[in-house]
Amino acid sequence: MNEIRVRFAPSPTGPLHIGGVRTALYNYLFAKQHNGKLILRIEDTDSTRFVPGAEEYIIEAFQWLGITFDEGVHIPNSDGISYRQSERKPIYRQYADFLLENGHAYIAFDTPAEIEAKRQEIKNFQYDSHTRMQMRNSLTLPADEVKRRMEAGEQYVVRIRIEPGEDITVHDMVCGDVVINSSILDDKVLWKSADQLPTYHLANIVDDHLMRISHVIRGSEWLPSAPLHVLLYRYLGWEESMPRFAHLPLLLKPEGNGKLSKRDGDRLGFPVFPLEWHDPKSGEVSMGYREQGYYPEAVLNFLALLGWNPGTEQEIFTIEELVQAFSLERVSKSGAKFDFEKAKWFNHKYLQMRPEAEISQAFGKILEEKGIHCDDSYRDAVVSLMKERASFVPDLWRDSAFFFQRPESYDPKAIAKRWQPETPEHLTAFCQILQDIQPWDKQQAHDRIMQYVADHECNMGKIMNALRLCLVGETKGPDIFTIIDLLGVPETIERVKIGIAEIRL
RNA sequence: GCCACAUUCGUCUAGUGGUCUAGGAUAUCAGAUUCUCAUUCUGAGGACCGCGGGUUCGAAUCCCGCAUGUGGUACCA
Repeated sequence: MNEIRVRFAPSPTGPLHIGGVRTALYNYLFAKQHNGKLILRIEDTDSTRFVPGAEEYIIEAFQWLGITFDEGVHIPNSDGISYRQSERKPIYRQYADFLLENGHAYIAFDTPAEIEAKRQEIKNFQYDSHTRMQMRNSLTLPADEVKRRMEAGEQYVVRIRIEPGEDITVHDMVCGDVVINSSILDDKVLWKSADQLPTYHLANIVDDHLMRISHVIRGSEWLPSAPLHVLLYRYLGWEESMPRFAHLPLLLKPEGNGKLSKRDGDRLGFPVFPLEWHDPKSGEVSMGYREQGYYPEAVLNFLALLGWNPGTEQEIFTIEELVQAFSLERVSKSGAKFDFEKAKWFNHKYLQMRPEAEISQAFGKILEEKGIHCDDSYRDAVVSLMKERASFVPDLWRDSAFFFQRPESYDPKAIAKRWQPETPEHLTAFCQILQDIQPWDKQQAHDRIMQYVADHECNMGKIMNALRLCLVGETKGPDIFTIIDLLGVPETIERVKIGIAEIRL
């Protein structure tokens, strides 16, 4: 029985994109479900696009998300295997040479500038079976000249030699069978002259084979080059053990056209990266899900449902449930627009499932940062009362700050609507009532104030909101007697006094 | 331009020839919870199933064409 082995293979050119997180998640779920292995491989064969810190970022992001790998750059192994492609150069060279020897690849001396000139000259120019005999390569040049040029140190690339007129079928577990004729494929570069490294295509196939990858689950931007990959497996003699392919639909912009990009996050105000990212070059900071207060489980749950569905009406899944329910067959074929509101909704659900003590502790950290000190039991009581209206822990501060500090200002609109000349008089009476209740009893306070309101024929909405204005600063928040109960009578009276002094019509 | 893939409420989606007068979620709106705001609950609106042709007794579901969208078309991955 063949072991299920899948990989996530990012290139360290920047922070991990949320679409990449989803691809990694699907790989993870698939591996776990089949008791297989997940591998993290760094595809850094483009020396020009390397970004310092990107690899570390990727590893940290997965740590936060709870996506664990069985093998990878960050996991020590005793076999001396490197999971970083830049460190595997001799391995790739060996297979490039093998392809050269058996005629499935050739040496080409054409410089990028020359090829660019060709593209200008001939429209739809492609380096392929139709054009390669007009170029400078080991197919057109005498063998001894090729040798001489190479020995003289002339720069060259290795290109795959693709013969036209053959239908190549990619059996894709998401898209079904995709047939492409080899005539439209070009002789892709396998080995670059510029940095003396293999291209993605070669390195990817060699590594997937050597690492015994059983399933390649990747973004659909790779579907067009899948036939090339099939050919490479064939030419390398590995077609029998070729992995199965599954190309995932892309994540699209929430509005307008195109795929989701960093700019959309900036423009619409939501994170596109799991963790905050500090760009080493520009110094620019991009927000992260973690810093926004998201739970990793909520992010994963949301992402899982973006492009996959269980076929039932269940929406909230633990990671274990996702492992059980996931299937590549139920991955949708079309791209999904990113719905940020739904991500928030998921986090709200997850927050509500959290133990109150845990939320309170997290909220305590925010209070500390604000320089606010209070009893744990008081904080617990506030959290218990306020958590259901929060989607994120930081929302608790937004909604509950008045429990910890007196209002800094009073909402002018609410004043205009609720405050009346006789308001101070009634509020002062309220204070007296509160003070008279010994020992303190919330229910009694409610009953007696209501009685007062009825006796004096006050406008209920106006007077109660005026009181709220004094305590909260605006006409928001939970039940007013619960607020008084938590604040305590002395603080309540103090706030009313300040309110009366400061609020003017 | 060429090639590939896709197309069901604003958004994510269910749907594999009759049970679809198209289901769920989210978002929106309304009502309720008799002080507010939020949550929650209930309800409403919202999809001529991209368009046009077929096939069939019957099509969102199968076929063809078109349109639109997305991806690819690099010595980037």
